[in-house]
Amino acid sequence: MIADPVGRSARAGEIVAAARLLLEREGPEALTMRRLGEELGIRAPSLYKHLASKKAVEVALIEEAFREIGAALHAALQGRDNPVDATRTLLATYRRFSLARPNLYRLATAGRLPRGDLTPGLEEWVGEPFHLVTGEPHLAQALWSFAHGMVILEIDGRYPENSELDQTWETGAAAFAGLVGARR
Amino acid sequence: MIADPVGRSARAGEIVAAARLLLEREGPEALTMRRLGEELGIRAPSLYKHLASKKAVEVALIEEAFREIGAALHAALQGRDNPVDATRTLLATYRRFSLARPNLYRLATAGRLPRGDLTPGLEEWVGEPFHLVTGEPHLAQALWSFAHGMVILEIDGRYPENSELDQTWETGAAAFAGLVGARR
DNA sequence: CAGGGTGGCTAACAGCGTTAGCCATAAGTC
DNA sequence: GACTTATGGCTAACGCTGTTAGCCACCCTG
Repeated sequence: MIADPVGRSARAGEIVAAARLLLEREGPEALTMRRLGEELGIRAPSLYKHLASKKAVEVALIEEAFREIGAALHAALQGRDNPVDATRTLLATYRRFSLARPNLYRLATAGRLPRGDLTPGLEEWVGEPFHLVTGEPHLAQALWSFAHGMVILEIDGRYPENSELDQTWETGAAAFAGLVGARR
Repeated sequence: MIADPVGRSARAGEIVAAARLLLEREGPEALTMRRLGEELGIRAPSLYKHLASKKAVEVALIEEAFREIGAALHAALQGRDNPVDATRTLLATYRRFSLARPNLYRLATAGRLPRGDLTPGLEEWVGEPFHLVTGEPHLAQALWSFAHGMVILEIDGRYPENSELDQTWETGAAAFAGLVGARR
């Protein structure tokens, strides 16, 4: 498990919570310091008494996103030892949780990541279920890449409107399940 | 094939070319209107005599990116009728061409796309090779999602440093090649 | 009751995309 | 050849962004 205490004040926690609401409700371009202050009945410069920068707010949100998705993935694998079933469950959970917080997911995964700012080991912990399911690092990485590609393209509205994404997920799952099953 | 004449003036073409250089050389945050003007020995407002907005510049760049990658993918499939070989070739070409222009690729594929602003049919044409190779729309979409996921995560530096991405690509290719081969 | 930290505030700066309005030069027309 | 118009520069400025400086009121502690 990944330790939680992030060492920020209670007020900072409120700010991050408000930021999350704002981000999910109105999208990334609404997440400005002035707008965020407004949401809390405060002026933008006052935010800097609690958080060092806008980037710090974003990093906190990214942490939240990773913790939640990681927890969901780990939980989804509980008691599933058939690797093919586990693969399908893992993909379904990944899709559902990502699409439930699209703006947060995009923030967490798009663009270059400030690696040093994140809790060490957090990313690896999120990726762990893929390794548990596949039992092999390259297959795990390929499976995660597929899942991320599917999610981010769906979030960004990149598929044609008449796409049957359920079946695309199913096809991808089948492709990987073939290898996952073959390994055991 | 996709028609080329975009109906912009010669000067506009120079601006877009300069924008591309600037983007690839110094990254997305360097692509500002003032910086772009500077590059051409001109003030930022003058750019608006040739292009309607910064977004128009970006759309022009996205068009370029799609045309080039699409042409590369189509060319790569010439004379390849073994679907498994074709799949590997397609993935290799996709990877190579995307990583050769990482900032352009990210601009073209990240975030919500101004669909209406792009040449109609362009996106479909870029995706065509995936359909040619797989012979099935869902498999094509899954394969493209895998390729995009791999590329964008590599561009954004999201893989652990010690990752053996060649092998990850190979593993993904094998997963899909299994289905591609089985269909014929 | 004094001192210091906490958490607000206003004013301001630099940089962003963009618009308005001015002007010199080039091109086309009578 | 003169007149007109279109082209493509320019400066100034607006409203937005993240952020800093400096001020001040409150509250907790000694």
